[in-house]
Amino acid sequence: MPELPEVETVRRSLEPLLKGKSIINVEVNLPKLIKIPFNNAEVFKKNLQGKLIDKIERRGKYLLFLLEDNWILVIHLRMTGRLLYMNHDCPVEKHTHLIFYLDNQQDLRFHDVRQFGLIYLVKKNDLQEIKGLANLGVEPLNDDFTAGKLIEMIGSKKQKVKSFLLEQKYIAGIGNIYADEILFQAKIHPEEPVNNLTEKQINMLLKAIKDRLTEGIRYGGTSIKDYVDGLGNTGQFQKHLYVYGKSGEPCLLCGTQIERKKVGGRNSHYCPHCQAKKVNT
DNA sequence: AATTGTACCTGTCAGC
DNA sequence: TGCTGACAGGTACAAT
Repeated sequence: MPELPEVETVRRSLEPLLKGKSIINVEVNLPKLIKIPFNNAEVFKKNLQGKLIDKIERRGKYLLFLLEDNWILVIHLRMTGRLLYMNHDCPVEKHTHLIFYLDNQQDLRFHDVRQFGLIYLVKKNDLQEIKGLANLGVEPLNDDFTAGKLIEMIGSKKQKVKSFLLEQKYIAGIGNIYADEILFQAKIHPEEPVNNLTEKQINMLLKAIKDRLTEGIRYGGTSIKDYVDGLGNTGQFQKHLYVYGKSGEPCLLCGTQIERKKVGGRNSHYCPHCQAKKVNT
């Protein structure tokens, strides 16, 4: 579910509410979600008790809660994870797997229907133990993500551009929805081999990555099924999608029917006219 | 090294 | 009305 814009929206919604608050206790209903300390709810709880929350950061699709004493709580929402800030008296919904009790009568609750979420509690010096986080590639909205950097990353790789965009070790934070929207804006077919892109196409791709992710954040993320921010509010970017989930509908630019096809195991939505495959030259 | 398949879960929806 | 199977915003790991 949540890709970079959704995770960033959650971060922005939670940070002002959590900054300066302390975690007085933790309820763990599904210990297997805790990857570090592995499946160990007791150690997890003990190390969180009484810790002040200094700051919330985001890296790719990971949220990092910087705590007192160099502890960092790292959460990945995967497909259906939600982090919700609410009054301690609110009824606990089904699929609520962790509850962080705060010192202001409020809770931060981790809710996850599919139980794919990943939770880690590490000291700052041990952050690299979280492999998925340590291996993340460039942060796409940072200024150091340039056309030169993108060309360098592509190198002689000949995988499909859609698959390339989804690899977190190259660019951190793009998922299936934004990958399709990015390729539509860049007018590139999802199956185009990435090393076959012209310099002009790479520049279009770079701009599309930055544009679509920025717009996604501006509209508070894409709420199709499950996604909500830290206050339970839906995003609005689903109203601004051009291709994702629109197979059979006319392209908003040319009227051609949007197609859907599996690319690298993931459904991909694209306009066969606007995103025509290059002819071999 | 690069790529593909499978596993992890529950809920929803289309088709019968 | 069920029932069944396919599918879902992601990634870790195994197999090739």
